[in-house]
Amino acid sequence: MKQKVTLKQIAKELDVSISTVSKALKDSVEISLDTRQKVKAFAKLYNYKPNNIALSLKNRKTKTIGVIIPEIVHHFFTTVIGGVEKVANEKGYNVIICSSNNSFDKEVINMEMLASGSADGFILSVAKETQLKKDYHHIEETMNQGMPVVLFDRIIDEIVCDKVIIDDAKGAQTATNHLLSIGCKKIAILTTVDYISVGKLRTNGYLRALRAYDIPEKEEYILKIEDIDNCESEIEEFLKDKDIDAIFAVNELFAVTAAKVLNGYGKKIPDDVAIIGFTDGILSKHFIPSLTTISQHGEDMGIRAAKLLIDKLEGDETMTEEYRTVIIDTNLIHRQSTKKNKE
Amino acid sequence: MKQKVTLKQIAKELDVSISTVSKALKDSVEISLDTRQKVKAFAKLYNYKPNNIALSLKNRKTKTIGVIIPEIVHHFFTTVIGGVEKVANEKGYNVIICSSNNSFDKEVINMEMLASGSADGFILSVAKETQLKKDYHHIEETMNQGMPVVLFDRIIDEIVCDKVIIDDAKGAQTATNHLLSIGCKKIAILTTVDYISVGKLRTNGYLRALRAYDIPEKEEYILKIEDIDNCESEIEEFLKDKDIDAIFAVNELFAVTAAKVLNGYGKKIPDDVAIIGFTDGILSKHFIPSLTTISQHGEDMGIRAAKLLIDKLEGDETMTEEYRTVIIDTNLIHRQSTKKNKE
DNA sequence: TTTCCACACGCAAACGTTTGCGTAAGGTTC
DNA sequence: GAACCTTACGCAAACGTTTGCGTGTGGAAA
Repeated sequence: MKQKVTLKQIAKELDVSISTVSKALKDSVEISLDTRQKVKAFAKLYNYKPNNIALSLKNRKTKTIGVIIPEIVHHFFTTVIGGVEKVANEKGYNVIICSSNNSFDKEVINMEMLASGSADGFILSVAKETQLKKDYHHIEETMNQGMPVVLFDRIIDEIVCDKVIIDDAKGAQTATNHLLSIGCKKIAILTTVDYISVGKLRTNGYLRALRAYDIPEKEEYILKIEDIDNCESEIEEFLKDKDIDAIFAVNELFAVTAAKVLNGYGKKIPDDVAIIGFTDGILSKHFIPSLTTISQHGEDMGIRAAKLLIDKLEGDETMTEEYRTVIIDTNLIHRQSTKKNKE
Repeated sequence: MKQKVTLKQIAKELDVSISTVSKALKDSVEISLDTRQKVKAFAKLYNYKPNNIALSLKNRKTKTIGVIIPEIVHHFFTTVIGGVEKVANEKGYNVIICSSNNSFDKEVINMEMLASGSADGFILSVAKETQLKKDYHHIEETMNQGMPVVLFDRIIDEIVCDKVIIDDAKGAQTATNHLLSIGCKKIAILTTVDYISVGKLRTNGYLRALRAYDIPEKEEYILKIEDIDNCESEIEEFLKDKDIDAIFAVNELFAVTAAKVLNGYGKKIPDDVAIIGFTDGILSKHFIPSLTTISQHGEDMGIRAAKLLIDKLEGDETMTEEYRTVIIDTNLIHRQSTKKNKE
């Protein structure tokens, strides 16, 4: 078992100094051609690779981006990560992914862990618990220590930093408008409780669209779901005997769950009830009927977030104080779940 | 902007030596109680956190597990990661996730990158391209350098190391048996090309089940798909006018695609054709009809893999030469897509 | 007063790099 | 033969830790 070979070992073997080896590998003119070749041949033979840890320590940077997301088993977040990886790899950065599991404590721990030497900056979507607690000290401390942070999707208005979001309200409005435009009048919304920033925004967009069409908002058309993973019974209850002709769901799961419940109640989609979702994930694409939805372009978000972060990481000090908020376009993806026959 | 505070700065501020600070923080009896308290108070005030990089360099270990998977936007792999994270966090390890994107080159690059100081060991599912190329030098080199590797799911028989797999053949056999047991006779299989290890194994299991029932295997019932992401046209072609009463699909996507195609052909599921899938993902759960499937227990795989790796990492030298292969149980999840009326 | 022993602390090496600067050996110039 | 310049290399510091060992100071014992 040959252990990792270091400069020191090469130096000893070749009977030169460590610095000579280091310089030779870098093709420094300080070193004679002869020695350079000898060293390089030897290094290649023993498959020498500089130790990243030592380099990080020396350079005071790790060339690593820390990504913290609320859930790892989640299609949207993984598409974002895909985008981050793309840019990061192009620019020679490594990516460390940690999941907070929607726990505030785990978010703090992960952040502190990565902040103490493992990453140069962060791309972060905050945990549900963090949004509830409104405790952002860990993020602020990280930024105070000079590490840039880019927030995405579930952002925090109070924190001043780069952000990448979609216009959730506008997307929701577009969705609702689409339902209105195909003739729906009694539109229900399945959304999350208000402390989830994106949920609240989407609710607002829904309300805005109704107002623009002069349709009064009805309390009974709005369901705010707390426990996302066990939404079925709530939705079942809510939809029972309800006189509606369309549903706007703020995520995929709510949309397909509603579809299933309606199926059970003998309603046809889209003829009896049209459904529109949010997030263009696997479910929307493959469900029958396929679901019209608002695409969030997760990969683009990741790309933009990574670019913002790397800009800040590599920019000079002057631009450090300039923060940007990038708003990614959403767009409506027409599918079967809103194709009314009367169309 | 207060920069990260180091031992050196604390030492200077308090006018003691670095080692005194270090020892004081560790509550060493060498240091007077008075000094200890002073140092600790100061450290707390300035939120001192030891620099992981420096620690890694000193200890020659990073307390980090490298996970390399073929795709990040993939439900099964993310569940495995979930399991890894669970164990890793419990045992004080960090997790770095990289995706090879099914590219051999990216797998090699990621591995070398992490191997040169960033991780102590690997949990790996190899890229499609790697399986095709049969070039495993990067894995072998990593192991030669003393870094343990645990392979999971898409493993490589030729490499001797810890492994975590499911019994793919047995799972496939169970699936096929189930179809047979509900009275199906003309069972098609949608599988991958043979160089994908798990695909081949599942195909074998299917054949074994048929043989056990004395049903001759028919070439025309077998579809080996190369391009997974564009399987629809192939499946459509394959299923056209085919006289079958059941389909075994080796993954979710094939299963739902087949279901959609059959829908288009006016066939009812499960009455005309029963369908069984592999992997218990989001699609299977939420599709209508919900899909009977073989659960792979991704999270368990992750948990076991992480345990194997950490055992090796923390075990003494003697056990280093002992390799285990853990086989995770699969189980059949009954859902609607195989509920024949005649049952 | 001398000797000895705790006590409380600092020194220095080590982990693996990089790099500015110092310097010995050899050659060139006058 | 002296002065100087190249060439080719080594030294040492630095990044932030940990830790075995050496040591100065003070007090107590003799």
